Amino acid sequence: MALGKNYEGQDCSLARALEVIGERWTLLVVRDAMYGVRRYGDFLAHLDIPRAVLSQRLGALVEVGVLVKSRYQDNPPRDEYVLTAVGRELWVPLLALSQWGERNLGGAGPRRLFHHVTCGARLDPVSRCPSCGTVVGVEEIEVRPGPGLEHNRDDPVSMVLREPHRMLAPVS
Amino acid sequence: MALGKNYEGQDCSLARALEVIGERWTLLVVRDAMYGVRRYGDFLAHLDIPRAVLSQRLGALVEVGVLVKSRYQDNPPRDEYVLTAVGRELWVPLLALSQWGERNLGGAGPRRLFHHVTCGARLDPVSRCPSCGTVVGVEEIEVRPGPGLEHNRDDPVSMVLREPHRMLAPVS
DNA sequence: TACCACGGTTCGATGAATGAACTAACATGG
DNA sequence: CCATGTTAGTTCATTCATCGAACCGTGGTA
Repeated sequence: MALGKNYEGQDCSLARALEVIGERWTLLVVRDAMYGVRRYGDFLAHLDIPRAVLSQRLGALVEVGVLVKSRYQDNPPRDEYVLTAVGRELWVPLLALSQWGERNLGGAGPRRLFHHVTCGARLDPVSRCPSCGTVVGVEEIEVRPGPGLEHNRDDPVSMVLREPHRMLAPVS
Repeated sequence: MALGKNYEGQDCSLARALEVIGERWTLLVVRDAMYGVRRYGDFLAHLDIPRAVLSQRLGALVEVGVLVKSRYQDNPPRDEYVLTAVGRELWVPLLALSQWGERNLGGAGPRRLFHHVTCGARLDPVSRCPSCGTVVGVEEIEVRPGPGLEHNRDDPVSMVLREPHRMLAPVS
C-alpha cells in the first residue's frame, strides 16, 4: 500500500496516516510494541503473522519513524524494535479504536484495563485519567487483565499480559 | 480480510475492530460518511476508489452495523448509506488518527478545523471542547477549511468542505 | 563437529485490488 | 417510439499482496 499504491489525491491527513499505519497487521505490531514487545521472534509468536509480512512491516515502521531498530547485544548481534516518540503518540488513536471495538462488537466485558500508574485510577476511552483530568501517555500506564480476558496462548506477550504490567516495559 | 482471513486468536478488541474497519479504503469511506456523503456516486467521485471495492466495503459496513442502507426515493429507486450510532462513535478514533497524521507526517498546517457547533470553540485532538470540557460527538461539530487545505478536486464533497459545513449534513 | 537459536529471505499457491467494460432500471427530450 | 443520460451496480482479466513452508547465515553451545 505504501509503495505507489497509496491514497494520493486525498487532501486529508487521515489518508496520509493510513498510508503509514493502515496496512494489514501494522496496527497490531504497534499495539504489541506498546505492550513491550521488541524482538522479531516475540512479534512472530504473539501475532501468528507470516515472517515475510512481519519483516516488511517492521521495516516500513522504521522507515516512517514509528519504530527504531537498535542493537542491544553484540555476541551474537541482536537488534530490537522500539517505539519512538512519534510511535508512542499512536497510543490515543489505538486505545480509542480498541474501546470502540469493545463497546460495539460484543464480547464478555473488557479484556484489559488500563490504569494511570501515578494514581491508580482507571483510564477512560480516550486515555484520560478521571482523577487527574489529563490525557495520559503510554509511558504512565499499567495494563491489568480484565474480566473478558481468555487465556489460550502462552507466548511471552500473552504470559506477561495475564499479570499487571507496565506499558512499554520489555516482555523478554 | 473479514472472510476467513481474520485475526482470530488475537484476544484483543483492537484486532476485532480491525477485522471490521481495518481493510483498505474502509476508514476513508467512514470518514466521508461523517462529512455527509451518502450516495454511491459521491463516494466514488471523492475517493477514486474502484467500483467493485466500494460496493464490497459499503456492503460490509452495512453488515456490521456501521452504516444503514435506506431508500430515499422510489422513482427511480435510490438508496443512501447513512451512519448508525455505532458508526458515529468511530468519530473519536478517526479524529485521533487524523490528528496524529497531521502532527507527525508533515504538511502545511491543518487541512480542516473542527469546531463545537454550540459554542464555536475549536476541538482538541480527542474531540474535546476546551470551553465546555466534554468530548463532543460528530453530531455537534462543524468543519471549517484550515490553512493547509489545497483545492485540487471538484467533486461534491470537496466543494462542500471548502466552506464551513455541519458534519453529517448531506452533501447532495 | 554437530546442533540449536535467532532473524531473516525466497518461493509457489492463493486471494484481493485495480480499472475498464458491461448491465439494469428508470427518466427525459424530441 | 427511440436515443440519450443518470445512478448503482456486476463481471472480468491483470496485477499485486498475503500466506505458509522451506531455506539461509551468523554466532553460540554440547
